[in-house]
Amino acid sequence: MVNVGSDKPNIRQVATIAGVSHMTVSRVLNDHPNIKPDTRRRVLEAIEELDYRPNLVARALATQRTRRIGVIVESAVAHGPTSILRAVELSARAAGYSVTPIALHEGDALSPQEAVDNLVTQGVDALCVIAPRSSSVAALRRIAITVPMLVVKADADPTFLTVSIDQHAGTTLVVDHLVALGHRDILHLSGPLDWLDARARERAFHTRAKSWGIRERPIVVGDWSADFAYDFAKGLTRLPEYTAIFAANDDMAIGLIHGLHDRGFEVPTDLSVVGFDDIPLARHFLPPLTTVRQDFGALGVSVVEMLRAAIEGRDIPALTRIPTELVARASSAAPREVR
Amino acid sequence: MVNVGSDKPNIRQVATIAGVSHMTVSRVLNDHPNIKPDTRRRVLEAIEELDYRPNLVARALATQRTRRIGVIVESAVAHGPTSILRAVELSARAAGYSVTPIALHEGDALSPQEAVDNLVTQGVDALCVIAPRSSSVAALRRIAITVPMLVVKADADPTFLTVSIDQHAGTTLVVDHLVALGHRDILHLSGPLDWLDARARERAFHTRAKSWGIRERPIVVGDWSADFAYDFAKGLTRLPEYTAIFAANDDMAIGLIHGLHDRGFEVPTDLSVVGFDDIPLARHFLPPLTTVRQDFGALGVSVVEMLRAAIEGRDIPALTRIPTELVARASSAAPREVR
DNA sequence: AGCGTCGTTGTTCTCGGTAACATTCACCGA
DNA sequence: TCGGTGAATGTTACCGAGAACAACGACGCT
Repeated sequence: MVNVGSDKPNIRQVATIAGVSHMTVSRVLNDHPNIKPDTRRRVLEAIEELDYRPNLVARALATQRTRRIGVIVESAVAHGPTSILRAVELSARAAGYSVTPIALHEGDALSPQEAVDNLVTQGVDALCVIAPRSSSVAALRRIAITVPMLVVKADADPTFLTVSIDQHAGTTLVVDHLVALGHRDILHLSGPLDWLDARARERAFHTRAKSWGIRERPIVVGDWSADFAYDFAKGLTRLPEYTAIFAANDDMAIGLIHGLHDRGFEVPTDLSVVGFDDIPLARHFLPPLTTVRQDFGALGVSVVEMLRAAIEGRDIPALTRIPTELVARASSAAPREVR
Repeated sequence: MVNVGSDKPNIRQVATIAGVSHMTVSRVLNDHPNIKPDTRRRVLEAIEELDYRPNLVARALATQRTRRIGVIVESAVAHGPTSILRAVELSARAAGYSVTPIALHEGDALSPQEAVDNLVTQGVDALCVIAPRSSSVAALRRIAITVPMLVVKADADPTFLTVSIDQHAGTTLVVDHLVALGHRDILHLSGPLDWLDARARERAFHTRAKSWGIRERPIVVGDWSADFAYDFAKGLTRLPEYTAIFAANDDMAIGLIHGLHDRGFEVPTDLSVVGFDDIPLARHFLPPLTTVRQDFGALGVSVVEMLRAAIEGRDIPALTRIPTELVARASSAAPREVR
C-alpha cells in the first residue's frame, strides 16, 4: 500500500521485491501447484506492498482470452432486453467476466454483421444476442464466426447455443386463464412477426386456442409500442365480438387499456386485457395488469453458464428453458355474458 | 476475403504480403503522414486480401489505451439510469470507444470502491458514474484514481468531471405549472434523500415554492418505487389539504395515482399528480401523466465528449447542463376550489 | 561536389503478462 | 555412489501491436 508517485507496478517489480523471478509471481497469481508456502507468502507480501494488480490487457494478449462477453441487444428500450442484459452482466461478473453491450437499431442503424464485427475485433471470448428478429438471426447464421455465440430466443436452434424463455408455456398460461374465466373469443395483439418472441407467442396462442376449440380469429400485428395499441383501441367504433385481448407485451396492453378507456370502454368490464413481461409498473396500472412474469435472473445465469462451458471447451449443458408464471390481476375478469 | 483455414492474420503477415515492414502497415492503419500512395495501396490490398483486423488487445497493450469506458450504474432498474447507459454506449461507439457497465446494488452488494477497482484493473481509459447517491460520491471522492472520472449528477463538483441534468430547471417548470393552474399547497414526494437527484429536486422544489410564497409543507420521502407511493396514498384517510403532489419520478407518480384511486380519490379531479422522467408509458396512464422530459441522448453525447477530452488531454469543455422540458398531460389540472 | 534536409521505410525495443523448456536440488532406490 | 524422479524455480521466447530511432535516398543549396 505504498507505491507513492511511481507508475503502476508490474509483475517484474513484484518479483524483484519478493526476490524471485517474475514467473514465480505469475504462478502464485494463477494458483499453480508446486510453490513453496514460504515463497508464496513472500510474493503475496510484495504484491501487497506495491498494491499490485495484474494487467489484464497484457494477460489477455498472452492467453488469447479477454474474459469479456459481447452482448448484442436489439432494442434496448424494452423492459425484457434491458433486464436480460442486466442479468447477464451480473452473473458474468460473478464468473470473472465482464460484458460489452452494443445496442442495435437505436438512432444509428447498425447491422448485426457490423455489431458482431465490432465485438469480435475487440476480442470478446463469446457473443450473446438478446431478443432478436428472425432477419437478424438469418444474418447471424451467415456470419462465419470463431467465438461461441449464444442467442436468447424462443426456439432452440442447431446453429447457435440457445437459452430461451418458455414463451409457449407462458402463452398457454394466458389462454388457459382467459378460458377459465369464460372467454371464448380472444384477440391476440402480437408484436412484429419478424421478432422471434412475437412469433413464438403468436404460434403458442393459436395452438392453445385451437386445442380449446376457440373461434379462429385473425390476429392484429402491433409493434410492441403502447402508442400503436392505443391507436388500435381508439379506432374501435363499437364493442368488438371478442371479449378479451392478449397483448404480446405489457406496453401494448397498457396502450390498449388507455385507448379503450378513451373510447368509452372499460377494462375488465367490457373487455379483459392481458399482457406479457410483468414490468414493475404492471401492478399499478388502472386496472392492475394481468401478465406473465419471466425469471430474467435465472436466464442470465444460464447464459453465462453455457457460454463459459463453450469458451472453456467443456460439455455444453442442454438447452435451458426459463419458466414463466402467470400473474392474475384486475385487468382480466369473466366476460359480460358469463356473469 | 480468402484466408481459409488458418488463424487470424497479424500485422506481419500483412506486411509480408504487401512487401513492406510491419511498421509501414501500422502507419497505414493509423493514418500516419508520409506514406507513398502506392505503398499505402499495396498495404490496403494486402489487408483486404487477408481480411485483416488489427488486434485491439495488442494495440491496447502497446498504447496503454484500451478505448474502453467503464460505466457504473446505480440501480439499473430505473428508467433514467438505463436510458443514460444506453445513450452513453451509443455515443461512445460513435467515437470508437466501447463501454463496460457494472450495476451496483443488484442482488450482490458491490461497493463503489469495488466497482472502480474492477474497472480500473480492466484498464478502462475513463470512468462514468451514473445517478449515484451522495454516500457513493463520498466513497468515490476518497478513491485515489489515475483515470478521468465523470459523474452524472445534479450538481457540479470540483472533484470530478460532471454532466448534469438540469434538475433545478425541471423542478421549477413543475412548480410553475402547478401554480399557474391555481395550486397553492403542493406536496413533494421525493426520492431517497441520499440520492443526489432526489436531493436536487427537493431543494429546487423548496426554493421555487418559497419564491411563490407557497405554504411550507414537510415533504414525504419515498424510495423511487411505485409500491411505496401506492402504500402512502392508500394510507390517506381523507382528502388532504394540499391539492397537488409532485413525485420525484414517474414510477412514484403512478403508484400514487393507483393508491389514490383505490382510496376513492380521482386524479386530477381530487388531486393533481406530476411525475419526473417521462417514461414511454407516461402518456398512456389513466390519466396520462404530466411529467418532465430529459434529453438523455444529449447527455450521452456530453459525457463522451468530456471524457474524450480528458483522456486525450485536451481542454475540458465546461460543465454541461442538459435541459428539461415539461410535458403537461391530464394528471394535472386546476384544483377544485379554483374551478 | 559536398552537405543538410526531409520524405519514406526499416530495425529494434517495449508494453506486461504467460507458455515452454531448462535448471537446480533433494531424495530415493539399486 | 550414481542415476532417476519430481518439486521448485529460472530463462527465454512469444502474444501483436506501437514508439523510438536508424537508415536510405532524392533533392536543393552553396
